Amino acid sequence: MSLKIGQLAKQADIGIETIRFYEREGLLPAPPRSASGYRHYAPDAVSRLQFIRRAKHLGFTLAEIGELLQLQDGSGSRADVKALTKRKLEKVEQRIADLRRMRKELSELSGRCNGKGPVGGCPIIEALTTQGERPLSD
Amino acid sequence: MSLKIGQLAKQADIGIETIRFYEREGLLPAPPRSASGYRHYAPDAVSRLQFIRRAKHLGFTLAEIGELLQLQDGSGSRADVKALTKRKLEKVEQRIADLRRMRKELSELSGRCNGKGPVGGCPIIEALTTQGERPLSD
DNA sequence: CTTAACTCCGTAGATTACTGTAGAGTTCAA
DNA sequence: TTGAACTCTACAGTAATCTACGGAGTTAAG
Repeated sequence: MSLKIGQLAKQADIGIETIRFYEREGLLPAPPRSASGYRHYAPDAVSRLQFIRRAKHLGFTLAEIGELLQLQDGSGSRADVKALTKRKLEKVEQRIADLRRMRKELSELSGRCNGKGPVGGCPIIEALTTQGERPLSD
Repeated sequence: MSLKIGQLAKQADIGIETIRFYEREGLLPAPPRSASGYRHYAPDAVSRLQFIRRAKHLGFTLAEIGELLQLQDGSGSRADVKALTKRKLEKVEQRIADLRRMRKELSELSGRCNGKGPVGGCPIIEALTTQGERPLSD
């Protein structure tokens, strides 16, 4: 029992083009082909696509997912997987910190502007125009 | 007193190519040219570039910065500026929420794996492979 | 005057993750 | 057998934000 690409796409709830794209990117092994060139997938290709989806949902990039899959495909240890996960966790935390800084500044600016009157003198615009001679780099 | 593009780039600490790019994108007004076609900037172009930098630092996209600059350039009210800021704040908060979910899941996974042994049976891989028959969409 | 440094333009490439198109061949059910 | 639906490849396009390159003209210092 094998799946043609359209059936796989339906079962994994993902576009056909995306499947071929993942194959080109090395995330999905190239499946055997019929005489006429049609791809024929084993049913477990569905799990692999779901793996990709779940990893994406956790914030992994396709490149990182590729690494995870490679590890899974034999070349890795559990420590490798854990290390990759921790590195991703750190990136996520960094990103959260950045966004928190933005949130703080945005909400301060927002609070400082009463929303009435012309743009001239608007504290938000003022702040962006003149303020913040940055001590550190961007 | 006017600046050539290289001087402006230096003063604003930004690449020459980026300045031309911003001009193409409509973020910087096209400056007057010398007879030979060189751009000549008024000194306040520096502030404008800094405005862009600060707004980027707050998380505004170039498109949004374009809107802010248009408002500043006359067409807007303070309410418009505040509305834009609040919308951005909401987007930032949404993004933080997403990242927090990722962080939670990643740290749970990370904690569940002791980092010893082969990939087979690794709780992280297991979770990605089999778990989480998602009730909601991605 | 020479020459290094600067500037011009238009276009292409990098990144990430797809999405779509054209044109041709294949499969399957009626 | 016909025709709809499916699949193939290769390539172009999208969004966002730059960054680089080639080839030619310009400016400024010595």
